[in-house]
Amino acid sequence: MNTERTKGERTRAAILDEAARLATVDGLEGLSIGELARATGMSKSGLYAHFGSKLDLQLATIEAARQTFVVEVLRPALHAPKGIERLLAACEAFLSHVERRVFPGGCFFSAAAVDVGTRAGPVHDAILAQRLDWLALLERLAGEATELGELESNPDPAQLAFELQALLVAANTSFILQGDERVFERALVAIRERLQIAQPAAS
Amino acid sequence: MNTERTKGERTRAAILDEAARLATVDGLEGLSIGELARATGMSKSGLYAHFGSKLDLQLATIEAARQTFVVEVLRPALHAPKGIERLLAACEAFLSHVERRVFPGGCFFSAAAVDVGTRAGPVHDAILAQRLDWLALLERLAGEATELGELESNPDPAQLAFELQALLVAANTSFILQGDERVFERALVAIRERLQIAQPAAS
DNA sequence: CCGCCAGAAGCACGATCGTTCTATTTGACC
DNA sequence: GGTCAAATAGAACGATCGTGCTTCTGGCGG
Repeated sequence: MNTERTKGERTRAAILDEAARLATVDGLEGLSIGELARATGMSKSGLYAHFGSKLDLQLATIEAARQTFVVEVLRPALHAPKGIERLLAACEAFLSHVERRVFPGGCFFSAAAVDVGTRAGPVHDAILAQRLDWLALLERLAGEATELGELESNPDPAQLAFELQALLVAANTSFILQGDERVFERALVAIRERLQIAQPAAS
Repeated sequence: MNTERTKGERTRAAILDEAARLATVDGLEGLSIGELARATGMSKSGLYAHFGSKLDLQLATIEAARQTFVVEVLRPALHAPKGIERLLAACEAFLSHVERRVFPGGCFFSAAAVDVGTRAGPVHDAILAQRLDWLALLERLAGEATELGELESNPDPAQLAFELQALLVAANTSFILQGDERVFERALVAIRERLQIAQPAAS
């Protein structure tokens, strides 16, 4: 399963995996070294030796979460054919990874965005960068669909990306807060209708 | 300004006001007694005497935030004429209270919903109840607009409320994270178009 | 088979956490 | 204005926080 080289790299990866999961429950700031040590069965100092500081741990955790997001959401979405299908596939893959509880507290970046939203610093910047990347991807997929003539250019891709992202995150929050999986269908209904409206008349 | 009776009630209200503001920055869980004491210029124990426990403080803070929300969002919205105008007014009032930074970290309940989303308990329940109340209000306003013939019944009011709420919270998050106030216009554009589409043909 | 060194543990530090107890100040009422 | 309760402060508690330093250990190269 683990193909890393040294033992240190393997345990480090395992720690970060657990850290990303815990961060969606306790928040990226609320995550503590002691709790993470308990969860991984290590000593505080043994764990801490892998990261020079808590800031370093947080940044590494964000990077680990990003890789998980790539595998669980981006990769599957990019298998769909280019155009409106791929855009829809990205939305479905996002909702799926929330429903499958890839992270126990739902979307890692949505959770992190809230509790680092107000404090400036490297962690804030890293989370913001990931968010912008994701929005840019949605925008790019929408733009591709427009170029293929599958979408009108009326709502510009950036506006469409904003609206889709809003629905995705709303479903995430509702699901985590209430545990009601019907919100996924509710979000998909809204997304499909939104895309249908934006399609050229000939359809 | 303060019309409460005893001095204790006045300081208690002032504490809760500050607590609600701080909670949007540090999170409802991350808010600490020491920090709150420093912010209010009181001693930890003097402050703590007003609340038997941190749980009690959190619940009281939620109630204080609810009252602020009523004054800053609900009250102004209900001044608009019943129907689609009032529904739109509610959305605008929400966005306005975020932009005016009534709470420094944006919508109190959006912030709280995320960091108590995963832990069961009284705090979780209280936040969830407020969220459901707000969604129910949007749904009621949408229903009233439908009854007045200003909206089709095609997207049922609950679905419409979900979509509007998604756009509102997305604007809140974007604004807090990036400080870009153009997201408010972006959200309003989406909301207006969403409502327009749902209007009967004769318009 | 041995020695070495990365990796993990143990322990301790100052600070802060929520909480409780006691002492002191303050404000309201007769 | 004096009295008594209410309001606030001070100090301390055990626990946990992030962070160092020192010690042990076990697996890999010679």
